[in-house]
Amino acid sequence: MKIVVKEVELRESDGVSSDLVALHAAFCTIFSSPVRLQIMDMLGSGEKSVGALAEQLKVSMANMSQHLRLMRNQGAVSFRRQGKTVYYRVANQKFIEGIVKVREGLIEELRKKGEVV
Amino acid sequence: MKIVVKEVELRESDGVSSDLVALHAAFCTIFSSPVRLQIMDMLGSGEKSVGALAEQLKVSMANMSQHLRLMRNQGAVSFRRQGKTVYYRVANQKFIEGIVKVREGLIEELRKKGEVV
DNA sequence: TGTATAGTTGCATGATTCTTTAAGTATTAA
DNA sequence: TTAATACTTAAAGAATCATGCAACTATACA
Repeated sequence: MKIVVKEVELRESDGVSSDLVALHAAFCTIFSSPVRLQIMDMLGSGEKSVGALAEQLKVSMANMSQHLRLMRNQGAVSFRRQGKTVYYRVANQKFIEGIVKVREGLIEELRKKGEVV
Repeated sequence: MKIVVKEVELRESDGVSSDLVALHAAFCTIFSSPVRLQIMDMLGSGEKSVGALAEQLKVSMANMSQHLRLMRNQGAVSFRRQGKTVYYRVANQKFIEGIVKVREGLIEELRKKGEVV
């Protein structure tokens, strides 16, 4: 059995755990875009349609769809279709908790440096 | 007062909070590299010298230094010099907690999909 | 069947990031 | 002051990522 994520190949036989780091890093590219970070924020409070996300974040539907595909591929979100509308949701609430923790740390550090946040 | 992070310019007057997202996203690029993720892991258990990090993670000293500079610039780590040796530490423990949360979520999801993790 | 709505995908191309190499700085000690 | 250790930095080419545009698919409904 073979899992391919980004250019990293994992084989069960060499213990996937050792490559969890590569998987985790690839996953975190999700968070390195303001749009995707805001998608996670929005989905944190419940599922949203592609159109609603695109409108709120002021990006084209096509662009939103590209971001969502990436997030889907990394397992950050899942979706369901209802009629013409596709609704996305976060795959695991811990992703949101992690994002929030990091943001809290960031705000603490900015305050220490005297920035208004 | 002006804070410049990546190409994003923040001015106190336009309310930094609204741009916290951009800052947060730029910060998260830290986590999108396996080497940097492992640096965070290693520093989670206490400060380490550049040489020790480079040796353990099997990268050149120069490359390690580049990674650390990035992390420094983003405020993820800080450092002190003692003699010839420079020791790095995480700037805020919440960064570690966030990383761990996300990893936990990831492991949960992989298990759900039947992957051995 | 035809049309509209909602979303996805492929492709080009411009921006960003990564890694290596070579040269530079800081500290210590002979 | 010279040499060695520990680290930093600059520059360049390769790899990766982002965005817009055009074309495509899926569903609903007239």
